[in-house]
Amino acid sequence: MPDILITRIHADEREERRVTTGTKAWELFAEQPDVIAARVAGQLKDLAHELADGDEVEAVEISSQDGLDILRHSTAHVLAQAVQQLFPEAKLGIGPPIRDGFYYDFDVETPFTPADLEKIESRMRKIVKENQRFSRRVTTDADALTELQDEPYKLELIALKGGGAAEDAAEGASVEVGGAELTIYDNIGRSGDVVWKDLCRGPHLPTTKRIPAFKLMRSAAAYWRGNEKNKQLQRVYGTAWESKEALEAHLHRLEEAERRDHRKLGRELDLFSFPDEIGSGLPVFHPKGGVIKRAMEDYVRQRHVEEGFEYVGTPHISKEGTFHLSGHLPYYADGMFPPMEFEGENYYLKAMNCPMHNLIFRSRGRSYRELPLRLFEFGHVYRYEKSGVIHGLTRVRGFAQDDSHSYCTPEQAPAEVKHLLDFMLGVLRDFGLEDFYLELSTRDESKPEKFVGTPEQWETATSVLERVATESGLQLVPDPGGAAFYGPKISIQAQDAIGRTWQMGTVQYDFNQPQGFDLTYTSSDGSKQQPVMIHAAKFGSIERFLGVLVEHYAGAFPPWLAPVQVQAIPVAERHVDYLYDVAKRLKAAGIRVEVDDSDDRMQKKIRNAQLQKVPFMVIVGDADVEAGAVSFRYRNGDQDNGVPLDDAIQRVVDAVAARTQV
RNA sequence: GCCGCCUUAGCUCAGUCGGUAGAGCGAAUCACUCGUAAUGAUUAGGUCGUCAGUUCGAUUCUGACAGGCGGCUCCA
Repeated sequence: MPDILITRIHADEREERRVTTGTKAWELFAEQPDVIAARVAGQLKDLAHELADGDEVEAVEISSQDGLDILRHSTAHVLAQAVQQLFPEAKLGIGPPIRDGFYYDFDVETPFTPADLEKIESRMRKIVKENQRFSRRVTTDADALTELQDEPYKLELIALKGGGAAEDAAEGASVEVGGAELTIYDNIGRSGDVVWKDLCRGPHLPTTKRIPAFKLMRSAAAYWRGNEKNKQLQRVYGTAWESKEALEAHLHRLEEAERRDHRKLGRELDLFSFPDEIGSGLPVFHPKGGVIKRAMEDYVRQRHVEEGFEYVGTPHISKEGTFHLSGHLPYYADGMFPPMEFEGENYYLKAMNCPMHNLIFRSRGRSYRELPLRLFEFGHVYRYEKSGVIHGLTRVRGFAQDDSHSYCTPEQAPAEVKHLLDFMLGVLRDFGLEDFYLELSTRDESKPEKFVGTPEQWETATSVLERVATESGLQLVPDPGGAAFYGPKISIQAQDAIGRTWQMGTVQYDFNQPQGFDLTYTSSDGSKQQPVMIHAAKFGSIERFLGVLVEHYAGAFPPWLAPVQVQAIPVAERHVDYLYDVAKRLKAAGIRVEVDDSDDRMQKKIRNAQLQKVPFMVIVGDADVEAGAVSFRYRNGDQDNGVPLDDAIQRVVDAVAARTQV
């Protein structure tokens, strides 16, 4: 039998080997059970893939990102098999891996109940135990159409692939039909029979027993191919990991996220609420939440002024003409509350602040010498959000943007965009967020009716944003079709303390509204010119950012943001007067301090302050009074006893001024 | 908006296979004054989300609506 020469790559080791023709990838990694697939010539392949002369064969370990994707995809197949065994009438949608797990969509008469999920999961465990082999088989469109005639959604995918539209078929659909050739994976049971099969690009684990740990999470409806005009399928979500420990760790992370949920902490810390009487998605801030909100606003207002912005104020409603000029009514009416009619006019709640700022710009003649003119306010906007999307403070119907509009010449625009981006990142860093990436949202070429302006205008605007975003050195992710109707945007995605990303501020380039409002300035040669305007919200929305900060800090805010910075706790009743004197001095230094003079025991007062996540507990007993000192207790339980009063006050004041965490 | 689930005291939850409800925490009052995460006792607090229907009788069953939760779609 003739030999072939291949290169085996595992971890960082490369090794040339001469093997016999017909050797399969698994034979190179037979001693490494963690290797579940191979990358051959850059392509992921099953371990059953037959090697060719000259192939470079790289091990794919189950714990690598590719390995996890394969594991999760294979687990999705097991899910689908279990569902079809238990519900033979279920038709298959798609079943791709996703971040931390997988899903599979099914068309079934009645939605799955939690009890169904338990049954499905135990059937899956049975399939895993059966150690079925995943076996790849190349087929043709014609054969597949016959073989899968009972699977209407698969037929649709094959047809779409024929049209070259596999990538457009649906997010995740490429795992089914994305390959160069059409393949079906057979699941082969112990007896050698095909027990189940699915249209699939692969690759897969060698066998079902190689699934170390999985769990079904929930079921929910999802539109077929992500389009709300299509039928809703039942989607089952699951997660799968390279080990039981990794699965446990994942479930633990979910618990941690739940513990940090700003809706829960907002209630527990008495920060805000959503009274039904007011309406869905309309928060009220309680005194303690109000303190945080004010601290955020005061700081960001000060920073705007330092960066050359001028603070303005505008009303919440306007006659409809304003929103015709801005393009909101023709292009954004669905996002606005319906009008209220009086005195023969329609008034709308504003969904954006830009039209108002444009009117300030237009209130008198403007000179090129004034540009860039930067108008800024905390503008309260109201948007009609569909009932199903409201979510705590991160998705509401009424919110304040720290919104600015920079009016500048087209030549000034790139520098202004850069200025705004740097400013924004600086502000977010001041609030303790460190990891960012950018998203560039552009217009959807196929839906010109949703966007104003000419392709050339969009081209110019997009290239300015793209250039500045690229120069920032941050990762830039494209978001085709995500632009506002009036122009493209860069949005900042920030990662919080446990690695979740949130969309924060945006910078948007707008050539449309200056035209709609007929904004002009007089240039140095005396001619009238049209400015461009750059929209920027740094937090995005104050409400959302506050919600994100609650989760980022798990409610344990740094002192400068904490609603109560110092909780003063007497050891016994006789120490209360001394503490009131201490509190008086702290208040004089601008510190938010409360004295707990309730009849609770001291231990209970400490517990309460701990649960309220107050950064400094100042505890005073006989020894402290005698020494003219106080004792600190921190949230982590650390103590610092007998600190002289002046030093103690300075310590608190310094931590607030430096905006550090304690 | 669509699909599923949920809604009992301020909060977290138990309970009633249809006969108008209970705990812990919280609140108020009283006693206790204590050195680093819960002192004890007493009291108050609910038209069981809203409105209809079925029933002798509905918090419980049915429907509609509102609000919430998990997704989808959409977004700051």
